[in-house]
Amino acid sequence: MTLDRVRIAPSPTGPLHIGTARTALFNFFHARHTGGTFILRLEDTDVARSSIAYEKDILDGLHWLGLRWDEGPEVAGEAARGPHAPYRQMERLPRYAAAAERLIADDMAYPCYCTTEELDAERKRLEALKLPPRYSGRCANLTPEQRAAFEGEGRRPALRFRVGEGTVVIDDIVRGRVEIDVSNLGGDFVIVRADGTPLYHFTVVVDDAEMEITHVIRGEDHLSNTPKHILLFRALGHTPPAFAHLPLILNADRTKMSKRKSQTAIDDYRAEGFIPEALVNYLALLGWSTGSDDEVLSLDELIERFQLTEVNKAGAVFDRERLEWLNGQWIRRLGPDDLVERLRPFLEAELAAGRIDRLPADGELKALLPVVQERLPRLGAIGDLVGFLWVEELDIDPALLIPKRWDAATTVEALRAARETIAEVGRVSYEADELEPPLRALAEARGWKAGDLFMAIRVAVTGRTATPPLFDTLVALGHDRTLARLDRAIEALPDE
RNA sequence: GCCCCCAUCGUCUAGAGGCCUAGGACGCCACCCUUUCAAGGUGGAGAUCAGGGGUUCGAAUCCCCUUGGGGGCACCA
Repeated sequence: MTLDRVRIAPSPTGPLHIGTARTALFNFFHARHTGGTFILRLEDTDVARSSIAYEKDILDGLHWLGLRWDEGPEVAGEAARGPHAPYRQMERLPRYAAAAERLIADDMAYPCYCTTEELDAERKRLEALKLPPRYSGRCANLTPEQRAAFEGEGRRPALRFRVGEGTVVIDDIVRGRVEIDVSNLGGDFVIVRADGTPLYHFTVVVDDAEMEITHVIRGEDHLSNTPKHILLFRALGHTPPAFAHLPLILNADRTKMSKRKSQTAIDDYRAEGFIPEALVNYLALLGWSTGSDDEVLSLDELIERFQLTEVNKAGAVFDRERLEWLNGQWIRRLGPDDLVERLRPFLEAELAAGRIDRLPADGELKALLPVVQERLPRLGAIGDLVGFLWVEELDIDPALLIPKRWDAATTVEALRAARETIAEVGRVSYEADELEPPLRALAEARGWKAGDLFMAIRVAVTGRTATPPLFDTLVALGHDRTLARLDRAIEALPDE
């Protein structure tokens, strides 16, 4: 029995897309679960839209998600891996040319001299007649003389594949038996452009055949095109692989997820502080489920449980709320050193943006983790949460300074008293446990609700009404800075 | 327009004829915990299983139709 060979074949015409990442994940799960081979192939034949920058973004993104390919292109000086190199389609041109020659020799493909304008006109005419777009086939049976005449006009031909007649049956692993009549394929389709570059439907088949792909796992948007591929496999003398068409990931309005309506770039999620564990977990459960109630699953657990046959058929709306929840779950599972390291780039971004004035040392950050970790839905929330610790001058909205049930006079009085109490505590030591009792005692002695006093202090030293626990925050801030900020707040309040 | 696919709480889903007066999770609401915010705990609202016909003793589960939604139909991938 031969091992399964699957592939992810992204096109470097945009940044790594959520949908591509999900497809990659399912292929990867299948390969790892079955002990098969996961292959990365770059489909860069749309030269006009492809770029190295996008290619890098895609490769980096897949890598960041934790996907490692067994076979793939050479990257950054590292040699290509696998027996079927190269894995970049523009470097495989001779193979497509050879395959095209074979099809021409067998008369399964023929040159088409129609111009883009002629084709467009034809399509428009059909559309006006409310007929489905379809190639007329007018170059299908040209005589050598007619061809020579077109060549004489200087026309360069594209190459079209003869679709013939009959129906094609797809035995899809997730959708079951799907039958499509060849007459609905839109006529003979172009496989090589007039400029000689091959087109997707052709390259995908040539490569899947040559790379001995056993399972094509891809989005449902390719289902209707699959008959074209099956026809080409046969024409090329290959048995088609098994197909598994995954349900689409949808915008909130249930249309295919798009950049226009959703945040689709994986890198944008990374920049917000979503961690790969969460993204992988979330994406795995979009269109597939374990059948159990377990939902927080690691990459290894997902691989262990993944079954292609359990993939759903219906499209799935991308739900950011649920992703955020999972992200929080995974952030809370991170070890302290790991979390500190992952937080670093986000703090640097805060600094670069001028939202903080200095970077905390690792130890300082680590000491903060017990009160910070469970409050981070995303790593990028760190600045919002405790950025006030690392700014020189706090900008405080004076209106916030006065607790809801208090007036300015009470607040000034309370902050002065609190300042004295805190200063007193600081003379001995300065720990959260030691701050709380005297401040509570102060509140009781003056007849204030402890919560109001704490809120006044909180806003005075952080500028915010929602923070990590107050006493830990005061300790993190340090004795001197706490006092200084209290002084400033007292000054900011109107004098009585 | 033609072809194809799909259809269970707002969302992700469990469910493969009786275990379903439909389960879980996110979100939402309430309560508990509590100095705020989170996290956590408990409870709740939320789905006549798109609708209609069959098949069957029995249907969310099988069949048909209707409706709705989506995808595809490029010298894009």
